[in-house]
Amino acid sequence: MYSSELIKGTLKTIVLSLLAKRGRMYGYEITQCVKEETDGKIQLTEGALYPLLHRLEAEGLLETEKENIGKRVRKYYRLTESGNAEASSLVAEFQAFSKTINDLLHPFLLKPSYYA
Amino acid sequence: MYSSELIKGTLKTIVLSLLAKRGRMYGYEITQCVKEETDGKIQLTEGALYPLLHRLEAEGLLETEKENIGKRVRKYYRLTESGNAEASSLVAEFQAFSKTINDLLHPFLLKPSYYA
DNA sequence: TTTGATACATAAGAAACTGATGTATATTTG
DNA sequence: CAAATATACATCAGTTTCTTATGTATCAAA
Repeated sequence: MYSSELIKGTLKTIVLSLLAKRGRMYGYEITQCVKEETDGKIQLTEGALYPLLHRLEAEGLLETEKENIGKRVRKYYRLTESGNAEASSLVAEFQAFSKTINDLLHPFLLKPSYYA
Repeated sequence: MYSSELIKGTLKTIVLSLLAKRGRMYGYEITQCVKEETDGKIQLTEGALYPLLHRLEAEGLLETEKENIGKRVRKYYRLTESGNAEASSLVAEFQAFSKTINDLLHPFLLKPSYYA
């Protein structure tokens, strides 16, 4: 499990890029998907995720549609056009940032072969 | 310039690893060094840095010594033993995290050759 | 039927940063 | 030489965002 500080810094990037990848997801599904795909190393809490989804919707980056599942209502989110642009932008930023940090920490770095 | 959220998430990592690399630095020097080495893409603010240095010292990760430069007092920081361990640990965590995120965002990723 | 999973939401408190302000010395520049 | 800029520390009100807990409700499984 990674520190919450690291996760905080990329929470928006994770959520938006996941939606870009999968098209349409609901909140609970996002938490489960991230947990599974990272082998439990990243676990989003609902208290952090739901308010974020609401903020992103308010900012016009996400759209929602409700769907009835039995007697329950499930809320699906998908990217708007600007949400899609933002997702790409955040992913590119993370990659550049990651490289910058690695350069900065250079003497600490393990050999590139490690990442192969 | 990277988003403050990304920087926040790695601020401690940056500061501790820089001290591990250079042995001994004072606050202002850290801001300038990070700015130069990242071509201005990461600019630490003093309002974020000084309180962090104080916290890290209080946690026993850093030690200080004051030095008189003319009539001014300069405060040098260096890692304690546990600070050194923490630096290594945070760098390793960042690298693993970075890989995890890249895997998660996979369809967005540029080819590994990009990073060579 | 009770436990755990699914699925949403909110809110008090905590943590950390932003941006401003303050103090003071040193250097550079017009 | 006066003013502006750089060096160098520090603090703080306000903001943002997360943590942790709580709340509601349905559904499946034991």
